[in-house]
Amino acid sequence: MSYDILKQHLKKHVDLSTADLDLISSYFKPASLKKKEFLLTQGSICKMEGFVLDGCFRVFTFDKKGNENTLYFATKDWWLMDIDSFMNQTPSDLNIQALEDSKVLLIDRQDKMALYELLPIVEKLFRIIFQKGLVSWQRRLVRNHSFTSKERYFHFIQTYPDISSKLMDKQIASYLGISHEFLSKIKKNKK
Amino acid sequence: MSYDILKQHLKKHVDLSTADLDLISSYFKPASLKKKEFLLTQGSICKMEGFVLDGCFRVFTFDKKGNENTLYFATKDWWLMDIDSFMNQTPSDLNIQALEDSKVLLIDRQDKMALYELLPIVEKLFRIIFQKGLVSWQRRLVRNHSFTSKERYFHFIQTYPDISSKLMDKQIASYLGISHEFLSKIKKNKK
DNA sequence: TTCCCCAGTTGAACTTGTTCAACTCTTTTG
DNA sequence: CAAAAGAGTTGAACAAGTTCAACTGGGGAA
Repeated sequence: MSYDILKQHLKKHVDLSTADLDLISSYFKPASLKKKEFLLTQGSICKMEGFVLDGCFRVFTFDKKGNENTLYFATKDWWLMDIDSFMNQTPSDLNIQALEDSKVLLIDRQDKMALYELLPIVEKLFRIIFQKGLVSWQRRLVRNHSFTSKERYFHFIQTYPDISSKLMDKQIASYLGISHEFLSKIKKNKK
Repeated sequence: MSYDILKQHLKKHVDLSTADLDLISSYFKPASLKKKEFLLTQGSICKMEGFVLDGCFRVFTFDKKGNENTLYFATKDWWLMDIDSFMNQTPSDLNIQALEDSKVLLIDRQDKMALYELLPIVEKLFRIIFQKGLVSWQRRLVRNHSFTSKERYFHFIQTYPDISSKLMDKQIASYLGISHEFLSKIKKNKK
């Protein structure tokens, strides 16, 4: 049953009863996306928060110069959303695109709010999820400042071997914040 | 009364009753730090979460090469902590230092946990605080990738004129992730 | 007050990373 | 299957940013 992946994920953060897990899960609806399909596009409002069951997504933004900037990749067990747009119903800065045929569980804003109201432990759950997320964004910033591009590249492929093997070098480069030509030269000089 | 600053801050995120605000505030103890004094040093365990009432702090880390890397500056209304170290009682990667004589409100881990238990709305409060924090870390990463150093510098001083005016250029450079010599050249060429 | 330390500036040489253009090799797509 | 589009590589010229060293000036401590 596909909801088991979600339930296992939630239990990692907070101790939840079976009844609670069932209730939370019941608010999420399964959906499938084909390769290259978008769950969210820049400028539109983020209506859904997603949890990846299978497949792979890229969360990215186009900057003023038209360059793509990848915030993160999401495979099984990762969340997908533009938090700001989802919570405040403002136009999103982000694009969320499936890199391969994928399965997700979705919850809309009203249901998420209802869930927060209905089950206070969900507040704790997401307090902890966001708290952990914040820590990893801080660490990523420090790495960006203190590592060279080469070090960042090898850190990435060593930390996420399963994700990086699915990706094109172009996509990895936009995650690392370097040009794909330069990534090609990094790979040539030390591999 | 110094607790008013905290109360006003909390009310911005969640609608709290006077009784709740009083109760939450009662868990925080005032403390003063002299210029250059540390609230936390790398390697030690973060025992206190802080809220700045007055003054200015720098949150930074030393990387392997011994370079300082500034995560953020905190003036009035900002939180101070190493979330990871505070929650999991693991050795901290961060240093938190007062840049001038400062006043803070502190809460220790046990009291924070007790507060979460006692008043479920505190979970919502910090869920929202962390959620907003996450959004700003994401935006900072995108700026780091899509802006040049010059653009990042002017964005910083325009966004935080009150903070940046208190800082030495060396500290701003370590926040931007560039050498202080190069910052000096940026300021010369376009001011 | 004096001394010294430290922040900031500047220049020169160097390293890192970008841009553009040409080429190859797969992968889609009609 | 053929054509076209996209992913990766390479080189050369360039731009961005670092490093090191020397110098300047101001502020704090004795």
